[in-house]
Amino acid sequence: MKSPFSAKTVQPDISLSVCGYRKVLDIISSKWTALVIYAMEDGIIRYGEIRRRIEGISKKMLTQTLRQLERDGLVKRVITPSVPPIVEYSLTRLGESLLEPMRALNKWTKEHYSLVEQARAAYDQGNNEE
Amino acid sequence: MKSPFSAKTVQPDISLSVCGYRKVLDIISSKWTALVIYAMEDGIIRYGEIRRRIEGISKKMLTQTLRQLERDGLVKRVITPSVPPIVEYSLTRLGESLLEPMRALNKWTKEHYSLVEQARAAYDQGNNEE
DNA sequence: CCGTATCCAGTATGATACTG
DNA sequence: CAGTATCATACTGGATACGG
Repeated sequence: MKSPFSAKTVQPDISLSVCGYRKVLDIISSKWTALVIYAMEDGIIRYGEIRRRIEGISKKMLTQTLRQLERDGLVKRVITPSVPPIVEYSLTRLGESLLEPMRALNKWTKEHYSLVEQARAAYDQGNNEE
Repeated sequence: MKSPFSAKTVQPDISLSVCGYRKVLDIISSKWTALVIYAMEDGIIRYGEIRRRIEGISKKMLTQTLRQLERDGLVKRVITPSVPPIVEYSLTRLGESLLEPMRALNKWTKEHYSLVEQARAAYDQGNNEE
């Protein structure tokens, strides 16, 4: 038998623009995005509080990530113009809906990540270390 | 009420090394990884065939992505040393197990991505375009 | 407190040409 | 066919300093 794909004419291309995987990843794959969403899982939280919860994030990246999420409609930002100002962030409904599939990924990691680590060790072993 | 986090001492940090989200993303978030996994969804497939299915991927990136996936134990590589050689790729069980949560993401995209696009348009509008 | 602006280094990706 | 090698570049993220 030939390749399963050459049989029925041609399988449609997995083009960048059409593929759903790519679209979600454009949303959540930047270095801090998933962590920031995760930090808002339990409800309203202030800017400084997010920074304290996420080890190692810089102000620049936190702000940038939050703006992106806000633009994507996943996060809501409420400013109380006191002095000093209070800025509170929370997930929108849309943002919350994303938690579900993200939790599925998280679950996969808990259940399978040790196998990935084993595979890596074995692979690096087989390649004579370095 | 104070912030929900300051109440019980301190919520554990969302440190990079511990967080599951980060771990999966380290695996699937590079530009081509998800697409390559997707291309193997239906079974065994040859190198050249993957290239043809994924619009725009270079040989360098395809090879690099496949090696990574192989190292992570998600992909199996079988070489038939004929002339010219035949190299066949397929998902391992571990790789297949990752398809499930990835499909959950894909489903989310199908159902919600239009909202994201709307949110972006509205946001860009509000910010006076550019 | 909550940012913005600037600069700079490291990494990820891409184009092209060559090989067993 | 299935890669590797090399070079060029664009983007990402971090450090630092300043502003409302």
